[in-house]
Order: sequence, then C-alpha cells, then structure tokens
Amino acid sequence: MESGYVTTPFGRRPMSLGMLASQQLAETIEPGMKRSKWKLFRAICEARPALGVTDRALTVLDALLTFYPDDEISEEKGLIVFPSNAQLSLRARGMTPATLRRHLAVLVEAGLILRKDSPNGKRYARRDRAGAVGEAFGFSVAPLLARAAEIESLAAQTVTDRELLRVTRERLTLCRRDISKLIMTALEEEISGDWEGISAMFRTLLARIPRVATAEDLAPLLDEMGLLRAEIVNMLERRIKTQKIDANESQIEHHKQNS
DNA sequence: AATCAGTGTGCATACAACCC
DNA sequence: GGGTTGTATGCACACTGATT
Repeated sequence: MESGYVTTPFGRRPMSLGMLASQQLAETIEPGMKRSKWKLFRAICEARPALGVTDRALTVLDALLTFYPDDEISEEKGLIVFPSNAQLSLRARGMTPATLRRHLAVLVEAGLILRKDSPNGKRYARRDRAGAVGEAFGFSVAPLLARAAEIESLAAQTVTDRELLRVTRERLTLCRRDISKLIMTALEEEISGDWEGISAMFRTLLARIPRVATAEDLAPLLDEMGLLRAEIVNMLERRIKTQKIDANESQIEHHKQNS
C-alpha cells in the first residue's frame, strides 16, 4: 500500500499524518491504564479549542461514549464501540447522518478516535459462544486512553488561561472606570489641562480592545491603560497642589491685608 | 437484482464575522 | 448599513461489499 492512503472496502480514503500518529500512539497505552469516561470527556470539553474540534463534534463523541459499556475505559474492557449510524444519530440528539459522518471524520482527524473497519465496512462485534465480545469493528477510543494525561494537562492549562483572562479583564475594567471618573472630575472641577487630548487618547485605547481577546492581547493594553491613569493622577495632583498653594498664598495675602 | 449499512461529496441555504 | 466571505448544516446522490 502506498503511503498516504488507507484502503477501505469503499475505495481509498486519504490518511493524514495525524491519523497515523494517533494510530501509533494508540499502541502505547500503559498497562493498567484506565479513566472514567465522563471525567475524561469533561476534560476534553475544557481542552476543546486546543484539540481542534467543535462542540458539535463533542456531541458525537458524547454519543459514542454512551455506547461504551462501562464507566471506566480500559483495555481489558475492550476499546471498540460499534453503534450503527442510526443509533448514533439518535443519541446525538437526532444529528443528520451526513453531519454525523463529518464530525466522526473530524474526531478521527483530531486523533481522538480511530476507525477500525470491518471487512465489509459495517460496525459489529463477533461474539464467542459465551456471548462475550470477541473481535469488534467500529470506532476505537484507544487514543483517548493513550492521550488521557495530555488531555488532562491541556484542560488544566485552559482553566488557568481562562482565569488569567478573567483577572486581566477585571483589572482592565477597573482601570478604565478609574480613568473615566478622573477625567469627569477634572472637567467638572474645571482643572486646567489638555483633557480633550487625554480623552481622545483614552478613546483610541478603548477602541483597541478586541471584542474577543486572550490574556496576551489584553496585557499590553492594560499596561498602557495603567500608564495613562498614572499620568492623569499625576496631572491632577500637580494641579491640586498648585491650587492649594495659590489658595494658601491668597490666604496669606488675605491675612496680610487683615492684619 | 435488490437491499442494507457503510463511505464520501456537491450543492443550496443559513448564519456569523468581517470589511468598506 | 450593506456586501462579502467563511463555516456549518442538511439533502441528495453515487458508490461499495455482503447478504438475501
């Protein structure tokens, strides 16, 4: 077989490097490895952006996992699920077959599941006389087990990233609120200074805040915003000081006149 | 030969994001 | 505000090997 393609009963289906990699990875499951499928699924949901799949694809993965007989995924219990498209569609909230296939392909491409095709391409399991599942054909969840640690660490990273973003947003909001209050005060108190210019700078800074942003996007903006605030505070303090001095001087004058 | 359970893909549509 | 573009979806279709 030439590389790059996998021969199926239905002709040649392109095989990506990622698929090859996840196939190899799936061979390397540590003995005794097991995971609660729903805990792992939640980690996958957290790590979703990093894994490069959509929420709809996860709906399909969710449906797929419902066909795994046990809560604990482990090699001993078998790693192949073999639902028909009809059953899968049913448990994927009635997802249309074509869409189902596309998302299955996405999951394979993302290295979360593997196809294990039967000779005729249908999904089924051979059972022995005792009724136990022998060889099964369908989708293998082996990559999930092989990548469990990686997935969990991606999920943890996502959580910390999100927290950092939240904190950064919070600081940014506080800072911009400070600035607009300070500017308002300056204008109301008619403190001298180029407040129009400051306002304009503030507005352009605000306009640079992306609607959707990462913490990395926001950090430099927060820095600039902080500098602007410091500058404004500085200006105000200087004016207030000189005004106080003026006031004192006029008081002294007043004093002199009175005395 | 018809049917079944799979596979993929082209086309139309809907909707969101982006740009001017 | 309106046009463009990209993505997801659903439908229809073509194809396959096994089975009846």
